Amino acid sequence: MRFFASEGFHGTSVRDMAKVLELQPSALYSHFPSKEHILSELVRVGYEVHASTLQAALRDAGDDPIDQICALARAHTRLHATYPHLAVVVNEEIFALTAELAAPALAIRAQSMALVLQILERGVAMGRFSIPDKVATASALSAIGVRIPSWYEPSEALPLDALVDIHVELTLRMLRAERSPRGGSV
Amino acid sequence: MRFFASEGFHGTSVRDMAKVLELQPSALYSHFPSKEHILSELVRVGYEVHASTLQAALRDAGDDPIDQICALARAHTRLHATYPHLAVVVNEEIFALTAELAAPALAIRAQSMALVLQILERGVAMGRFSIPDKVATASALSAIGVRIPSWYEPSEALPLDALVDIHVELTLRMLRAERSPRGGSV
DNA sequence: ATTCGCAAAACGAACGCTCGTTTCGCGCTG
DNA sequence: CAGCGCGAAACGAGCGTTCGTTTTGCGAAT
Repeated sequence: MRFFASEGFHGTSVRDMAKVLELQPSALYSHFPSKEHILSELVRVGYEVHASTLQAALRDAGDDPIDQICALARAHTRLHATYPHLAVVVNEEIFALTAELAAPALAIRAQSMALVLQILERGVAMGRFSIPDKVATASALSAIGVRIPSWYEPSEALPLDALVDIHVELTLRMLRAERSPRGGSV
Repeated sequence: MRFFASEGFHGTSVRDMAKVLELQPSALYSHFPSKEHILSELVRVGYEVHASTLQAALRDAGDDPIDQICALARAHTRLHATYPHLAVVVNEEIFALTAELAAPALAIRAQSMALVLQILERGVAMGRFSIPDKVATASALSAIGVRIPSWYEPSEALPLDALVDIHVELTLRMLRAERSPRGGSV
């Protein structure tokens, strides 16, 4: 995962991976049928974790679309900031896979996207959100999370919890959603 | 550029590039000292175009921080949507370069980032913006542009000009900036 | 107007090396 | 003793690059 994230799939050799595992290259083929299957497993697991994390967050969020989108933004941000290497592999290196091996991961991804769109639609229908375009807005929400590994690392100046709060705030602003009455401002 | 964008630097061979140029692989070495120099030139030119486009937009924007950030968002979005292949190469494949060859591009990138941060700071100081964190907000503004190539392509349903307007709107919302009096809403 | 000279550009072949993968035999474990 | 995981070695293919040579295009000189 670390190699694929930093050097890319094609920039990583089977010998590189074997070396850090203190194995011979051939030993890897007892566990995976090919180098590409190693990547496809990583990508699939990454998307599964992402999807189940989002679903778990939604389950605890109640029925209010604002609470729901807050929960999603919180989970999305925390995940990308906590596992930046996996996030990079999942989001960038998936394109190195053949269509066949990428399909399971893409299916999960499409499912998660649909989840977000549903919440946006419901929030708009209920008059809680006001957005210029559903797909473009959902893509923007996704983007600010996906790009986290490219600039963020936890520090005293900006700890993880602070980043999460910031992204939740930015998300609500993009939706023109007002926090629940008990909530404060940043 | 198209090869580097779709297959990645390490996924593209010199023979691949030579073939689409209808040349022998060796002929490329009359123009570039190495494969890596081809990428570094692409990345450098990409960042130069990006930086000069932002600066040109700023030059025509006047002194109002709101107009300035609108101009930047407009230019940033339009550029990434118009040249998605170059955008991908610049933003993703730069990591395939050695530090030495990446340095010129990274310097330009840092300069553009500083430009955005200055405008954010001035807008905050003038009370026109209200943001939770300068760096995180600037990164978010950048992110929604950078991720455009991963989902957008022009269509009748969402033409380029509409995408630009949407991103400008989302940008203003993230900054809690109110459009100038003559401006309308989306 | 034609020829010459030269530098840039392209060719075709080859170099040394690394790639992903396979084979095979050994030794440990259940 | 059956089976699996691993090491050692090797496979063919493809990699980026270099080499010596040939072709090309164009300004200067006849």
